Amino acid sequence: MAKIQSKKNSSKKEIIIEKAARLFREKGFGAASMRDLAEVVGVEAASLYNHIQSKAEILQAICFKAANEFISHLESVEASSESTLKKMETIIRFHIHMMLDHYEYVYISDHEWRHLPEPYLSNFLNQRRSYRKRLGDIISEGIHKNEMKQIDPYVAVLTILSAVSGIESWQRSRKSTSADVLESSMVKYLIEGLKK
Amino acid sequence: MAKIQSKKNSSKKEIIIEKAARLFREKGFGAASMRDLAEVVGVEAASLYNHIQSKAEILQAICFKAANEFISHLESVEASSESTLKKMETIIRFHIHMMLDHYEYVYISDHEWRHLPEPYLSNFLNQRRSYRKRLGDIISEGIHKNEMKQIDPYVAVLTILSAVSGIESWQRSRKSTSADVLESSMVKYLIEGLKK
DNA sequence: TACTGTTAATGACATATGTTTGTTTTTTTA
DNA sequence: TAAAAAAACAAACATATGTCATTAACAGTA
Repeated sequence: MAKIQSKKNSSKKEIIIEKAARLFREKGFGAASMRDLAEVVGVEAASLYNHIQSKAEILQAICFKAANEFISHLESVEASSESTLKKMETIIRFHIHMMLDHYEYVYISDHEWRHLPEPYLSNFLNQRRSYRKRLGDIISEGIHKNEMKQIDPYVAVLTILSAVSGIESWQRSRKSTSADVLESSMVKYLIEGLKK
Repeated sequence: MAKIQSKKNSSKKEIIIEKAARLFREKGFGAASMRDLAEVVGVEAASLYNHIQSKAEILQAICFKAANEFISHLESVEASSESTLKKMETIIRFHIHMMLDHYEYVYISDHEWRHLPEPYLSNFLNQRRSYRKRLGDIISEGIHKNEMKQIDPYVAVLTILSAVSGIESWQRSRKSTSADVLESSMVKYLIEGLKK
């Protein structure tokens, strides 16, 4: 059996993917070259291929890692017995935290998925559709239980997810607004608009 | 003097930019090649350069056209004497209509601006910052006049603009929700969250 | 018909791209 | 310390890129 890692607990592959996440976010997947990536990793471009199979594989890893985190969190929320309003708040906060703490991954998953090769692309879009559908179901339930005001669930989900993903522009800004204010204000805005 | 146009009232340059808008939206600026563009225009790649100066110039034209429309609309709203809440509703509706009617342009302006060459890039970002600042000012005024609930204006603007730009994903979808429902639901959601 | 200005096509340029091959160096294992 | 495995390298590949120079087609006017 192989002694897995040397430094820290991240394999070289993980390092490559981490660096790639930042690079892809900064320049976009298409505009970021393998030679760019090699440079930030501190290696020649050809050497990358000892650890990964293709540029696209890196994108897959990033996109699906982010997607899986959202899905598994949703599952735990669905299994809980909180009110629908509280469920939505929990989910919104989770999305915000992901935007704050795993910005690169979430950003790429949000914006660069179109460069995924098939069949990963279809797979990704299916997961996404299903995720949104399940959020919509929570809102539908909230309306039926009279916890939420009458609103189109599809549009509500769209609005919430888009709003949160706009935190991207806060990340790029000089951040004169603190992360705390950002979170509480956005949650307040999105929940008030939902609450009956 | 030259007889300007043959067909319709759009110059070849305008046709190129129109086709490019669609192409850039579908494939992304970086992944869309001049040869791709030439094909949809129905001409050889090199011939495009009789009408435009560079690929980047096309992007500039698209981004600034969209930006200018938003700015000049904002100016007319600022000059009006409606309530702050009504002003914001007007602006939100305008953004939604832009997403519905000029989807390609707005989308590119939203997502591909980072490929603008300097000094256009700085210019664009300045305009954007200023635009958002002015929206924030309307909200601040609304709070002072007790027309809106206490909320961080920066975050409110961020939330609103991001939410609207999420209509992109509706555009790409099978549109089982009508444009009318989309507009009224989103306006309701965003205004309710603002109203005192 | 000949002239003129505009646009298109051809073919090429220099460079950049993702990736492979073959080889050497470094690290791990025995 | 020697053998084996893993990782890095240099060089090259085939192709794609934005763009330019030159030349040919073609319209409208005289």
